[in-house]
Amino acid sequence: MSTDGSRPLYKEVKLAITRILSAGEVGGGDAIPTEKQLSERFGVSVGTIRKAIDELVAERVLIRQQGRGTFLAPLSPERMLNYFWHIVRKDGTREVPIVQTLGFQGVPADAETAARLGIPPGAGIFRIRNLLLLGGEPVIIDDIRIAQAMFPGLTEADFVSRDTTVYGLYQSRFNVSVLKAFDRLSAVAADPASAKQLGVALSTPLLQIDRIALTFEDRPVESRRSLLLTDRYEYHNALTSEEH
Amino acid sequence: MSTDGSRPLYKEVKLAITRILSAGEVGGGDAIPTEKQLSERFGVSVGTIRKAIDELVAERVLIRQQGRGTFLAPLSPERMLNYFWHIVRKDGTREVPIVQTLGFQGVPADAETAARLGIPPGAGIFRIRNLLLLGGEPVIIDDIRIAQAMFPGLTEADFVSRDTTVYGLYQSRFNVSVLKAFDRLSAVAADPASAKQLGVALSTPLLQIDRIALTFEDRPVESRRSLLLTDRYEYHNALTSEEH
DNA sequence: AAGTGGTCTAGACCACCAT
DNA sequence: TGGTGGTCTAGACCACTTA
Repeated sequence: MSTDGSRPLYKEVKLAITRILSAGEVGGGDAIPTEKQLSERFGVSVGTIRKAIDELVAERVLIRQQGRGTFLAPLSPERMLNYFWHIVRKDGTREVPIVQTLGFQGVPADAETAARLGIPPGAGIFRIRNLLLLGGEPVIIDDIRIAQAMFPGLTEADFVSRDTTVYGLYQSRFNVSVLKAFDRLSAVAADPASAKQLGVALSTPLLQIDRIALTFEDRPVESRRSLLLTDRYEYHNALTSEEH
Repeated sequence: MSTDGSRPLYKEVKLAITRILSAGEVGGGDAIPTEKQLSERFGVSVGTIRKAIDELVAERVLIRQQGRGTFLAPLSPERMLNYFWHIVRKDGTREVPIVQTLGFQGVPADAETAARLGIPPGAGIFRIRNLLLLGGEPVIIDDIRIAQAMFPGLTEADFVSRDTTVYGLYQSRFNVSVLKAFDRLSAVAADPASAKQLGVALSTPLLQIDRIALTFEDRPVESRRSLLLTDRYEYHNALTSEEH
């Protein structure tokens, strides 16, 4: 491998490694080739390989373990809680939610969902509705939409019986690694259906969270709308580039 | 400089550089010594200096400019908008708010504010209330509390006549660089005073944002509560470690 | 003991900025 | 032209894991 004059060599190496991961040959938690192997394969120094991997580690795509190797980051429940779960009890404690699946349908995508997921309007999607319990109480309603093409053969049973998080399921069953997400938050009044499911009065203020989850090359994986009851829980956001 | 056996050398160097910046000898936008100078001063290789600076750049404390030097990050309006301003119009466009100062008082700190700011209860604070306009309409109410000890001699005129953001004022007048912030979001119903100031009906759902802003060594700078009207604007959060 | 990533060094050369 | 940071190399040695 050599630079084409425009891009630094380590950026080329980073892209090459990303393509290997993106192709799905490597599953979550699997080791990638060692730095020495990569340096020989690409014909560059180990320092250049390290710089490419440094960036992928900073982006949480890879995990390095001294003495063991470098691995495609597994979407373990622990990692999920650290990186993609921002809902915290007001006393500061964090909990893993209990999920009750309320509905699972295969339907054609409406125009807005199609645009969000980057698929043609009318293409098949799965729509999943969940009620999430925290501290034994219903606190969140989730409405999840994913493309059937990306998750072929997914069934309601997969969702109900999974022993991991939703993103862990995407990775372990379909080799789809969620790497980033974008949340848009606003305050809304509870509609009758939501109020009933959450056990609160009509028009109670709720925190609405619209999320798009992305995998490699910023391909959309999931569009999700959450409604959060913020009497005992709130949404936390750390405005810092490190030490999450 | 040499390692004490427990910490890597570049971490020691990073700490030493941080202390120089934290002492306030270097103002926002000022250059720090060159990599070569630092390498001679600390008696380590340039590579080690670079690794220390790499981390400080990743944390947005420093900014490197090829051919010019390395600088303490200035809290320019542009940077603020990128890193500490998460309120976006629903069509995706970003605006700089117009600020109207509604109140400026020097008062003793209540227990909760004292705890948040890390000062003794009863110590003097400034409390500033602002109304923020976006698209010509009132959209946000801000309630800011800062320690008088950290901002000696601050006056209402400073706030009203400033030609920069609030964080830019902290840095240019008092050498206080805001480096991180933590936001806690919840949905609340508009109380009578807020409803009147924002020009909406009583009990309109509002997005409440409680922020703590921190400087070097995680010292608290500011405690702020914002109330955001989310009919045309929303709060954006990117769950990713890079490319903000 | 062998293999992995982690740290540190020394130096070459390049790209960019100021003057 | 001289000085800055940016890239890339080659190699030594250390810390940790696995067998």
